[in-house]
This record gives sequence, structure tokens and C-alpha cells, in this order.
Amino acid sequence: MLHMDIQQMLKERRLRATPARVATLDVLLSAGRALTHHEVEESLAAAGNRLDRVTLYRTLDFLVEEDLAHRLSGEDRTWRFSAQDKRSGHAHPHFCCSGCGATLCLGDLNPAMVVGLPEGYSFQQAELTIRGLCPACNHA
Amino acid sequence: MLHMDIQQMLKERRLRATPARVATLDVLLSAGRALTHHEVEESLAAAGNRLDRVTLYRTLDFLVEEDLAHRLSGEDRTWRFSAQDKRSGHAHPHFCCSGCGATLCLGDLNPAMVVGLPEGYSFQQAELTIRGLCPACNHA
DNA sequence: TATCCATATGCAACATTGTTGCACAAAATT
DNA sequence: AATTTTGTGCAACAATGTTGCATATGGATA
Repeated sequence: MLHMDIQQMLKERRLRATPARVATLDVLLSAGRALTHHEVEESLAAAGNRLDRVTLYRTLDFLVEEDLAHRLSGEDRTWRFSAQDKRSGHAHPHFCCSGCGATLCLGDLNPAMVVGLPEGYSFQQAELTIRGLCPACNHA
Repeated sequence: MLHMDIQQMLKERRLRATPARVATLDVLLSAGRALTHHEVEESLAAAGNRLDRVTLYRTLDFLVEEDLAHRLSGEDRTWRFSAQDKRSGHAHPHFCCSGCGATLCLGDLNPAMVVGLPEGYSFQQAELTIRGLCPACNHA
């Protein structure tokens, strides 16, 4: 996406359109999948937008808080961030490749799934992660 | 559970019934929920069975490999271990409390849920995590 | 356009969680 | 009992994420 458009995205929400945010959002929007902090860092560096580690952590946190990105937990204890899916906020089905860790978002979940909590428990959110092999790892 | 019985569990599978394993398994079996490494460590120490951090990591890995325990990833980037549910290996619905992080296993998943992967992707396992509040946190 | 202030950034230090290598101890096997 | 195999503890390291603080900067205001 054009940086102009990304700046616009931020300004529409009355948020500061700093270079760090624009570049980070650009990386997330361009990726076809959820990226780790490290992957974002490398991607930024490759594009000549080197950011401090801490700044990137804070920028990613910021984007998540402002609902411009989505933080999801994988099987490898590292957060992954995605700006792709602005799907309904309460049900996030993901696919996670056992081969390479690639993570991406699938379609909506059927809320009917989320029933049968024990007495006294309250529901907030459901997350379904399907593990398997992505096309690349299927062939390897 | 009695230590005798736990030793039996291990020996039936031709595994060495070391004190570290028996004590760790005991802690996991007695807990009504999945425990973090740290929680297991504390629980062991409280029972006078202090274990080295590394030994505990390795013991937990061992139990998972031998299918005596189950490792699950939470929202806080730390593994949790449970010896409770020897439910079907391919679908693990969990409940995770947003208040205190307590994690426990719910009933079986309907495998029909796991359909609709994009072309080229292969299925291995599904994990559904429901977030919400446990009874204690609901009242607090 | 120049000034100013809230806030974003970078740096250093730290915290947490998990891993690796190696020497020693304990179990199992003979 | 001796030997082999495996488990344990210690030290050091690695990866991921956090906190405090000084400085730089975006964007509102004059």
C-alpha cells in the first residue's frame, strides 16, 4: 500500500503518522500472513527502515491497541502480528504450519461452537488454531 | 494419587520411575488445571521436592513425549502442562482465564469443525482456546 | 512559518522463559 | 559388584519481551 494511504489511515483515526508506524503498518499489510516481531524487524531493515527493537515492540503494541493490527500467539511462544484480517473481533481461526511456523487467518468461526462452558465461567473470545502443513512444506 | 500408583504408571510403560518424574507427575495429576513450569517448580518445592530448573524442563518434556502429559500454549508465551486430559489427541479445547491465566481442558471438539482449509494445506491438529473469566475472577 | 508540548524514539539495562554442554550421580543390566 | 545407560545439577547462554530515562519529533498553536 502507498505510504500516503497508510498515513491517511492513521490520521483518520487521529493518530500520529510517524515513520515508524507507517513503515511497520506497510510491512504488515504487505505480508500475506502474520509476522513475528523479528520478521517485521528484518523486513523493515531490508526496506531501509531500521527501527530500534524496543520501538518496534511499542509500535506493534500501539497498532494492536488501536485495532489496526491483530496479535496472535503461536506454538513457539512468540507473538505474531497481522494487519490483514479485520474480521469479527471475537472469533479468530488461524492456520499454523508445523513445518515453518507460517501463520495465517482463515474464515469466520461459527459462534455456535462456543457453548458448553462449565457453570460459573464466562465467555469472552474464542480462538481456533489449526496446525498442519502449508503448501510449501507439504512438498518439501 | 499415591506415589506407588504413579510409579506403577511409569513402570507399565517401561519408563524409569525416578523421584523427579514421580513428584512432577504427582503435581500435575493433583492440579485441577494446566500448570506453568514455574507453578510446577513452586509446587514441588512446597512439597519438599525441590528440582533444578533444567531438570524440571527436561522432566516435563519427557512426560509430554511419553504422552503422560500435555503441553499447551497460552496467551502469555509460557507453556502450561497438564496430566489430566488424555482426551483424543487431535482436538484440544481449552479454557483460559483472562483474569488469572488459569487454563483447563474442556470436552471434546467436533471434528466437523475442522474443514475448509485452503487448497494445498494439510490438517494435523486443531486447538480451540476459549478466553473468558473463571468463577473466581468473575466475582473479583 | 516558528514555537511549544505531548508523545514517540533510541539506548541501556533488566526480566522471564527456555536451551545446551558437561561432569557427576543413580538406575538398570550383566 | 562392575558396567553401561540414563537422569540430574550446575553454569553459561539464547531468545523474547519490558522498563526507565534522555532526546528527538509530529502536529497543534500562535
